[in-house]
Amino acid sequence: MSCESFFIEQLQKKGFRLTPQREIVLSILHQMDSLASVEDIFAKVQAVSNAVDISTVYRTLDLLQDFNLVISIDLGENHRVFKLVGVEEPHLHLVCVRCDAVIGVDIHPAESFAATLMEKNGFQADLTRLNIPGLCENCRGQKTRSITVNKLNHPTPLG
Amino acid sequence: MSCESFFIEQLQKKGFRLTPQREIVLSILHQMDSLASVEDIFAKVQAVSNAVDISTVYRTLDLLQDFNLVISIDLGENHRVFKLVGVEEPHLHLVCVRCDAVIGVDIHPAESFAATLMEKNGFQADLTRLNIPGLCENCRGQKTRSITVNKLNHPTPLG
DNA sequence: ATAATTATTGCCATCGTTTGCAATTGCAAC
DNA sequence: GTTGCAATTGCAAACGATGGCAATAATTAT
Repeated sequence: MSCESFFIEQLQKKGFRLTPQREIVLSILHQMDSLASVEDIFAKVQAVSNAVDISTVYRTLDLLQDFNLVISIDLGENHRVFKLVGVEEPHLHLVCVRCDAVIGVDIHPAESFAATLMEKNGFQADLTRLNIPGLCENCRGQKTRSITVNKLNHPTPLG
Repeated sequence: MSCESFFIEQLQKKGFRLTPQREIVLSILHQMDSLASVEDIFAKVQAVSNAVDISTVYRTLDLLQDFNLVISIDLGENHRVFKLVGVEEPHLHLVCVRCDAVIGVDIHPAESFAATLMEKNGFQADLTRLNIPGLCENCRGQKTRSITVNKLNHPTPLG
């Protein structure tokens, strides 16, 4: 199932509406193969229609997050990025605190850890929302902040 | 070693200064045995001296975080809380996405997970900064879907 | 003690994000 | 098509948080 049809399905299910603004935002997210800030997204949305307000972009991103089509990652320092995850299987996100790279990895290695948390603390971890801070391979040996661009080691979402 | 003496030690080491404002913020954090928002902290600080500006509170909280005396946890929905961890040993924080409870747990169960991330991805996870979202024991049996749905229905006042 | 140095503060402007509200518009029923 | 209703939008104002800057004040040297 594509993102678009899933989106429309979810909208109808909740009694919400498909608007041009929402279609534009979703299509822009498709064009961006990696992480994007609101600033980036808004700029591209306005290139399609400069009548679209930034508050609508924020609201649409919230909506897409509620539908689990989009995730957001807080990089700290008031830096938040969004990613269209679409209908692909969920993964963990490793966030490098030095270069802000985000690496999507398989969720399975975390499952035994989650099982331990459940057993010892009765806590049901939501691994799909888990962002793990640390140092990526490139930055591990370095002293200075690298200029690595945010790139995910995953292809664009389905759809 | 107490928080205060550690704080003073760190300040001197870095060539920073001990000011009344910083003493007030630290003492307020001591009074608050659990998590506190900036709003809460600022209110109590002003009760001691209403000349203290909120920007000073923010700056002091940043400083205390740099000294690892304080941690901050993002509860989402623009809700950030601070906690004085002092000189105690570090732990993970389990954050309930439903009731915002924060549970500090031993860091040990996460270490084999961190080792796996290092082995498979070359990623050095920083477990002391790791906040794990999920459902606490109390909230686990209850339905959570009302949270997101209510938020989406905001356009209609009084739901 | 006094002066010099410079970290720190309070004030204010600004930034990114959110929200209230009237106007608009999608959608369904006719 | 037309209508009615409620979700949605753009605008503007509000909000929390941050950064610049001149004034202040904590520390060090004299």
